[in-house]
Amino acid sequence: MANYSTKGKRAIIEYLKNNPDRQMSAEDIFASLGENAPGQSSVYRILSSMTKSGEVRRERDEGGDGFVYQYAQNMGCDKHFHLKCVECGKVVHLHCHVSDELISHIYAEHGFMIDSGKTVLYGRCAACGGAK
Amino acid sequence: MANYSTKGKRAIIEYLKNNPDRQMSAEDIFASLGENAPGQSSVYRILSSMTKSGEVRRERDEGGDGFVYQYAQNMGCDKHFHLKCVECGKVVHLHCHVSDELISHIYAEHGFMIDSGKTVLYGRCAACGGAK
DNA sequence: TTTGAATTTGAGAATTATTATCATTTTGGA
DNA sequence: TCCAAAATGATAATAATTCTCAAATTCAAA
Repeated sequence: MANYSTKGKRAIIEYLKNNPDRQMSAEDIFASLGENAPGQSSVYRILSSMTKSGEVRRERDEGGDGFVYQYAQNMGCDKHFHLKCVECGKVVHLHCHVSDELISHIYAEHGFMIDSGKTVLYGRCAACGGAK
Repeated sequence: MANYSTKGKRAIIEYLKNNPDRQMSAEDIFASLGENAPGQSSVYRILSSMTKSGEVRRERDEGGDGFVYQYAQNMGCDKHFHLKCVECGKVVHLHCHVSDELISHIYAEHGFMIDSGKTVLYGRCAACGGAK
């Protein structure tokens, strides 16, 4: 039940921390860590327990075929939307008053309490030809 | 290459049309059609071709473990957000000027061109205790 | 309405991402 | 160092989806 510090966990956490604007699949992480990667089953197990503890976020990737992960500890990711570029995968943590206004409006006028943490806005970033 | 009209296709389309405010998995559809359902592999094949043609929309279901489908022909679903209740699954086609404002704002200030058709706002509907 | 070529179907095999199992190894406190 | 709890890794199991291909269906033309 405790949470032993192991080479595998440290490698995964460090890798996720170093890539805050990307969401990666378990396979991506396994491949990227190369020599330092724990076995595949450990990667899945570690990511799963970190997701439960809140240290990382896991979500379905629209367009991919599985889950993707990103570091989330103390980043307030449940409180803001994320923008994700469908082209390059770049993720932006959207701190934006206009989003907050939309959430309020939807609550008042459309009868939904939006859960920012479960919502991702997909689109194209400027570098990928989305915005001018 | 043509598109023959068959019992299975007609049954699936009719079922999706009759449930505009739900998104259903292939398994849901197969089970719900009962006697009239084509074989499982045909359900997947039919939904896949309808997705390609644009007659239905398919997306990953946050929280579920697969794809969900909804009827989309001539409904402009690529032009508006959808709200989905994580509790009961209800889907609302969000026609809302405040959303449009957010999209404009994100384009101008955050450098992303949002793709409404790929974006779903998750939350809880009033009936499920989301809004007052 | 019969014919036939193109298309679709259905049963089951194959694939892919993820989870479960369990013997072995590692961890960290006593 | 010793040891019990916990983590690992190899592999099996699961589940959703896709693929394969022979048999059945569709539909237009004769």
